[in-house]
Parts: sequence; C-alpha cells; structure tokens
Amino acid sequence: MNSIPLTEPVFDRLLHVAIEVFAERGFRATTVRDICSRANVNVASVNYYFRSKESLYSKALALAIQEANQRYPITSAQDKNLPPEKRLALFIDNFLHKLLDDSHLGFHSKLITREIAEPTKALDEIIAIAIVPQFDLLEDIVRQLLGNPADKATVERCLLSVLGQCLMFKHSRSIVERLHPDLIADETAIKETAKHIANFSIQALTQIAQQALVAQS
Amino acid sequence: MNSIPLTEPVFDRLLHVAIEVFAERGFRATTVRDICSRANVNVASVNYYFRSKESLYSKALALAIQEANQRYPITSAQDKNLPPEKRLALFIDNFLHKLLDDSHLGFHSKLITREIAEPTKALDEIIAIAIVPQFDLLEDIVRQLLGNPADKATVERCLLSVLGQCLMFKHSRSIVERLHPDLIADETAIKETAKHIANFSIQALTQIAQQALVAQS
DNA sequence: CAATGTATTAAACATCTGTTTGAAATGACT
DNA sequence: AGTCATTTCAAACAGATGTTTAATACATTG
Repeated sequence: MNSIPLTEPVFDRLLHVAIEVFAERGFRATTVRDICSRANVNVASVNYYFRSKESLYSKALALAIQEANQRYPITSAQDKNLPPEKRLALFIDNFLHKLLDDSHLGFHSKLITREIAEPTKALDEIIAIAIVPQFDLLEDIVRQLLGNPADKATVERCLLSVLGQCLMFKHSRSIVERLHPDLIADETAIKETAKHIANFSIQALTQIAQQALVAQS
Repeated sequence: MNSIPLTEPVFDRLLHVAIEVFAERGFRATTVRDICSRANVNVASVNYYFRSKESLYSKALALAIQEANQRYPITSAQDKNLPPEKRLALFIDNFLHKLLDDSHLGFHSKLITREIAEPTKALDEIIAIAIVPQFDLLEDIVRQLLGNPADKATVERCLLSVLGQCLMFKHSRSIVERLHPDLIADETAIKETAKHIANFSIQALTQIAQQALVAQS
C-alpha cells in the first residue's frame, strides 16, 4: 500500500506521500492525519517542516511536476529534423503514456490534472512550468502540418483538438474504464490508442491545410 | 447571487441550491450549512427532507441530469434522414453548448462532469442515464461516416476522439480560459469552435474510412 | 375550536480537522 | 559528560461539520 521507504528522511517521505494522497482524494478531502499516518510520522510534522497543509500541497505539486518532466522528457518530439507527422506521433505517444502511467509515477499526472480540473491558488505555477512548454512544442508541430497561411484561431483550435483527444483518457477515465476498458487495458493497447490519435489528427490537419489552400486561390 | 426564488417550496429550493453549490465546490468541500444559508432554510432541513447530505447529493445529481436532458434535447441529431456530416455537426454543437452554457443551467453540466472526474457512489447512475444514450447516438453517426467495414476498436477510438475534443473545453476550462480565452468568449465563438470540431472530425473520419478501403483491397 | 399531523427552529452533540504547545528524545560537538 | 540545537511526540485547542433533539409554529381537518 505504501511505496515510500522508511529509510528516507521524514521531510521527503512527507512530500512523496502527500503526492499520493492529494492525487487520490484532492486537497480538501485529504487530512494531514491521513498523510502522516501513511508516512509513519507524527501529526505535528507537517506544520514543523512545512508551515501548513496548503504549503505542503504547493510544495508537493511542484515536486510532482519536476519529477514527471524528468521521467518523461519530450526531447524526441523536439527534433526539428524529423518530419512533422513523426514528431506529432512521438508527442502524442509520450503525452498519453505520461497521463496513463499507473505506476508510482502515475500519481504525479493525476495530481496535475486534478489541479487543472479544480484549480487552487497553485494553478498559475502549474501552467507556467508544466503546460506552456507542452503547448508551445505542440503549436510548433501543428503549424508545420497546417502550412504557413494558417490563422491564429485555427491553430489554437487544432491544438486543443489534439490535446483533448489525449486528455479524454485522463479526465473521463472513469467512463472509458466502464464503457471501453480494452482501449487502455495494457501497454500495447495504449500504444495502439496513441497511434490512432496521431493518425486521426494528421488526417484532419492535412485536410484542413488543403481546405485553406483551396480557399486562398 | 442566488437565482432560486423564495416562493418555491423548501424541498425544491434545497435541491436547486444543492446543484449550484455541489457544482461549484464538489461534494466534500460543500457544507450543509452553505446550502441551507443560500436557500434561506434551517440547517436541520437537509436531514428532515433528505435523510443525509449524501442522499441529497444523489437526488440533486439525478435532477441535474433530468433537467439538462430536458433543456438540451438531442432530437435533431437523431434524424437518420439527415446526412451524417450534418448530424455530427448538430451533435457537437449541441454537446458543446450544453457543456459551456454559463447560464443557470450551466451548473448542471458542471455537476455532471465533476462527478465523472471524481466519481462518487452515484457515478453508475450517471453513466446509465446521461452518458450511454449520448455514446450510442454518436456511435451511430460515426459508423455511418466510417462506412461498414470499420472494426469495433476503431469505432470506439473515433468516438472518444470526437468527445475528447468537446470535453477538453469543460475539464480543462481553467487552462483554455488563461491561454486562449477568445475561443469560448461568447456565443459566436462557441459556435465557431463547434464548427471547427465538426470539420476536424469529419475530415479525419472520412480519411480513415478511405484508409480502411485501401487496406481491404 | 380542538386536535392532529406537518414544518420550522435554535440549541446541542459528537466527531473531525488544522494547528499549537511544551515536554521528551536525539544527536553533534566540545 | 555536558551543552546545545534539532527533531519527535502526545496532548490539547479552537473551529467546523453532519446529524439529532425537543420545543414551537403552522396548517388541515373533523
């Protein structure tokens, strides 16, 4: 049930347990007693090491972002020498795995998407550190696929179309698991789903690029 | 701040206020005192009319679903005589408006999507009443666009691709509002966004249908 | 009008929650 | 061993929260 070894110092144990519990139950529903008992630590420790529950939350959130970025670097999709179709496929595969990874690191993305769905004061930091870079990279790729004459609003909407297809599996996971569990059952299913989203998006983007060309002439 | 008239009986006022507050803050963070003070009602009323806070929640959820379905019927997209492209556009436009409606009825979809993102015991009822019919209708439309030989997994994935593009604007609204607020600023922007999602999806679906034909021969 | 069932209310209850406190334990260094 | 800063701990505190109670007001009916 608890994957954080007791050999770690109390400070780190608290942070990692906090990521788990906050991810599972959200900020409000999580009690410091929950966290402390799971970390095998006295209740007062939270206020001793971190000033308050809220401060622990924002520290845990920052750590989650840092560790997730570390575990899933997006370097391969950044390679501008690759064809844009390949880059998009790489981006989506990486993003989807990041979202659906159910191993210990899975808590990280769960905590982050929870913060997005129910923003606390800490959201702005999340957006700046975790979201904007992903948006920028994806925008770069999408622009390449759409061709030059694409207007700003179209690019933005296409961007959200791609991201939305991926995030569906995180935010509506409870539904997907009940209605179509086979789509995310195991590693190969996830890879297949990622391939689908890439294909779906590339087909749409290239067609939209053509529509723009036709409209222009 | 409070849109429920005092002339309504206490029972109904409690239900409608509950929809609002639960939608805003979630089940756990909502207190019965919040609800009662907004409804101008004594604290004991919740336990008098509904056995408990939890029971009030599930009753409010059921009412939200019922009223949302009533307000946004999907009859037009059900017309099998219309071309599938038109039906898909109608479905998406309806769905997106349902999600983004910020009027009084907006609380309904907020409550429902919150239940999806953070399921309580009441989720199964939601899925049966509110989700499955939408899925079935959309599946019907998608199958028409994909042509007959589409296999089950492909249909399911395409379905989620369409829904994901719409739900993006609900679940990640906090991000969209900060990075691309103009896309959902007003009625015409929403209509334009709906048109984009329909176009994006139709282009992808028809291309995927062609890919399947080519692969078959 | 009296009686009876229903609705409303203020107060109390028991439990939970974040935080504080002051003492005890631990460890480092002279 | 003795001093000192740091860490850990049990206990308590103050406020909030879901629920109950018992008394009061209201309305309907015979």
